[in-house]
Amino acid sequence: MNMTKLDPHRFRRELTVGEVAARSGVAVSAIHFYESKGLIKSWRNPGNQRRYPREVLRRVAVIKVAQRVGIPLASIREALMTLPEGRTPTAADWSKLSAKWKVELNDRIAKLTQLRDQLSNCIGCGCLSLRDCPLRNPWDELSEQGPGPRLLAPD
Amino acid sequence: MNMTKLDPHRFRRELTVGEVAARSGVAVSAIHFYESKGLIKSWRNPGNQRRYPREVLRRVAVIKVAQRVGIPLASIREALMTLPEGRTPTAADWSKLSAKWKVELNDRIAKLTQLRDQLSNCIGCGCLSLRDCPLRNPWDELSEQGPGPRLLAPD
DNA sequence: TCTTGACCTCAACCAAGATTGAGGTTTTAC
DNA sequence: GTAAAACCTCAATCTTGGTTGAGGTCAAGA
Repeated sequence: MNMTKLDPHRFRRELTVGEVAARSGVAVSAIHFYESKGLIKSWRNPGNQRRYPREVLRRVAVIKVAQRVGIPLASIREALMTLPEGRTPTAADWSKLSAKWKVELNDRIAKLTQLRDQLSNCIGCGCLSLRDCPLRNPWDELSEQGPGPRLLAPD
Repeated sequence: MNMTKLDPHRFRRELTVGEVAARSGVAVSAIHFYESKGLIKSWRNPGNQRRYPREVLRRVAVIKVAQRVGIPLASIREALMTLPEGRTPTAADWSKLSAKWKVELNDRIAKLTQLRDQLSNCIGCGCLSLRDCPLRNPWDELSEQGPGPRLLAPD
């Protein structure tokens, strides 16, 4: 009695798009969209329906995490393309991605922290109203002296 | 010899859209756009050209700062609408805005920091590959147990 | 005066990140 | 065996935050 092949209540290697959507918390349309953008891949069953490896759940989770960090899909795609083609990615493979994004996260945190501290100063000085307020300087009275609004958290 | 009225090299109370653009570091089209969205206001000269109070520079500076924090224009507009209508906003008026946004900034920083720390853990544990990885749990094996991807930095 | 640059309006377009709908097929469940 | 649920494709639409361009007016300086 081999039940593993078709019984949907047992572990199955492949997932339908709806299952991926349900388990990843992403809309089916978003899954299609990610696939159209090359972030994930599927094969088709005889009826032309998409089938995904379970690994796709990890990918989608990673996509969502990266998006929270503010990384655009195109960059996420780049990063995911560094994963191995033939084999299921290992812990070490995923680690590389995480490490890269951690750096970006740290950058972002640093910029926001800087911004917050400047905002604090401005609350103390009567925000944006005094000549030496760091949030105000580059754009108002002193605009002639600089190349533009580049003092704060430049991209 | 009263030169203060028309001499453009002297201090003038009102600014043209081009001056606002140059001094704020924002494109003329963006100024128009902000005005169309109700974030700033102008009056018209006899030739139908926009004229701005100098105060608009502060507004634009504030808009740009808030955007860096990640606040959408609609919310910035809401916040700016709390400023007094008739009079030029005081330091205290601006302080209130800053204080509000500082809270949002702190939230954002906290969320990103949490995310970073979880990412660090995942690097240690072989990111996203183990059952107890906080970045993986809610969306994969354990998806049946929760209401969705809400464990991490929920909005 | 007259030219040039700055300004006007309005509509179209762009990018990202999707969602929605139409029209049709496949799978699943009873 | 049949109906409902899930799936398919493709095009259109949406939101945010703008930019670009066409066609025309206004203002400042030589």
